[in-house]
Amino acid sequence: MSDRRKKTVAPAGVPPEDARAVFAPGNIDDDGGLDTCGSGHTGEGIPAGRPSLRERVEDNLRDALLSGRFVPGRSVTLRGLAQDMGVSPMPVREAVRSLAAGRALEIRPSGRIQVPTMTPRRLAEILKARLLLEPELALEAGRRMSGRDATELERIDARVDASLGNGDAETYMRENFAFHFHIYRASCSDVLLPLVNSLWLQVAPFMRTIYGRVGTAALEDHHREAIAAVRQADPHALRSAITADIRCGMDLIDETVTQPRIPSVD
Amino acid sequence: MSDRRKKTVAPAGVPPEDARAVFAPGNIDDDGGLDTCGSGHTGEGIPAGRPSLRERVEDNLRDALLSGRFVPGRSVTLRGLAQDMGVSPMPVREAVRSLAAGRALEIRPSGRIQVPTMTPRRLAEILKARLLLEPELALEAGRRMSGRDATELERIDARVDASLGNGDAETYMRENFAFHFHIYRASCSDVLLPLVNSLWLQVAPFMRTIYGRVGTAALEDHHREAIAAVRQADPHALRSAITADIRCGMDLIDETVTQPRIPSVD
DNA sequence: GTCATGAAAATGTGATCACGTTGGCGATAG
DNA sequence: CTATCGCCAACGTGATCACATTTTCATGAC
Repeated sequence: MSDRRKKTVAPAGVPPEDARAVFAPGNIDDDGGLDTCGSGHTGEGIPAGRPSLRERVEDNLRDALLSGRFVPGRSVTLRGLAQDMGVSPMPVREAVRSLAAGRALEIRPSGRIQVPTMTPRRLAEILKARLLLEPELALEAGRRMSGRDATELERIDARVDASLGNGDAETYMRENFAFHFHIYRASCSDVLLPLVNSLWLQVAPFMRTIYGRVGTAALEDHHREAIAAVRQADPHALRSAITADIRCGMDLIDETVTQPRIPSVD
Repeated sequence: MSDRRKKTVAPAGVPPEDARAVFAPGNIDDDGGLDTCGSGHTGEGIPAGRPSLRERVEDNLRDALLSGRFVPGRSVTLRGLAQDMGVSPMPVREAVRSLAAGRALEIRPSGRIQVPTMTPRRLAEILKARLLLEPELALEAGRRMSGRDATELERIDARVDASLGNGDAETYMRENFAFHFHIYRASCSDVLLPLVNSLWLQVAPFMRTIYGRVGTAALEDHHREAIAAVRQADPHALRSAITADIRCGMDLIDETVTQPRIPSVD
């Protein structure tokens, strides 16, 4: 109950701080993300062109954020990340700057970099923003998705359920992200999609600490409703399913972070 | 009517391209922007800490974008901007990367940098996003603004009207931005505000070409309604005024870009 | 035992250099 | 006069270095 930080709701005192095992040294994985418009196919329309080093580093950081390998409040350094990934600090600088522009990383007044901490106020704002944007994205996506997309969603959801059974929070977060953004990408929105992506990057590290606190067993989602809506080509049902799913995840937080009540969204 | 580009709606062929007079050489102006929460005062709570070179460059670029000194499709270079501002290419790289992360600048597959071009589809998406986010921001802001804010808004709106009379599109855009964001900042939203700011940065260069096409005389806004709503402390009226203002500006585009009809927002 | 103090290690910033690639543009052939 | 080719200037990328600032931690005083 005696937390050194004033109104930070996230980790119980920024616990590990040792953790250097976020990246395998010298390992730079490339994994496609945030393609403009999937069009239902799994293949890529553009052969990736130039896989710049900066891009790879940024993707790695994004994945670390989205899968919860970065704990809120954790400080990261340019040279440290560079060494972990086996590159010079240069591409890391640009990647971090790019992420920081979307509030996915925080640059302290001193210039030091850290994973943003969460406050009840900020969490409520993110929830509001998600509820404003994601259902709209889902509605538009629902108009463009096919039965093949429903099948793909089922495949992803199976992995979500499996990771829930295993208690593998990292895989759960990655697959849950994949589920939502397979839908959102179908909207072919170049404007809303990056905004929503930014919101996920901001909230993901905090969600990870929540899962670490309550486990993944208690998680329930509305993925099946969403899949059914896609299969029946019912955009409004898909929209409702996504809305319910977002509220569901946020209710979990509301129950977890009991003592500092999260302000309702109106 | 015969445009070389396929579906780009913006400038009539990327006209000037000579323009090097966007920045005064060696001149780096600092101008506060996007403060977290104005709280109605004009002063700054934080004495700005470290005015890093990168920050100054980024602010300059932002201002150039928001005031329309950058034409859509115009290509910019790291070394060129660096020379114009009298700095090394280094801080420009990070500033450009930061702006590009918010889609305010576009990095072509070749790596070249340019001001993004507009398409009817993209414009419709930005409109939808603005209509989703900005009224909500205004609603929250309306709950926190005071009579002193109304007075400040009147002062800004006077400058808006003056610039409309002069036909000074740059000043108009800057002051119109100041008007809207004086309201939005009052919402004290650290999440929605950057998202909306990103949308303005994306649409501003294109708006500038519109004003250049139809002049500023035809512009009408709902600023007076907004000011009245603030003075009467009526958040919902402020919300409505902002919604009307956004639609108004977009209708102007709809009339200007006649042939490709902008899809309604549903 | 607790707090202040100082030196040393480490951090972000900015500048400069080298390199592979791209884009513009003039020369040349048709 | 138009189209094609090839060259060269200019670009972004990444690496390395120097520097001012900050953090850290061990030492010492109270």
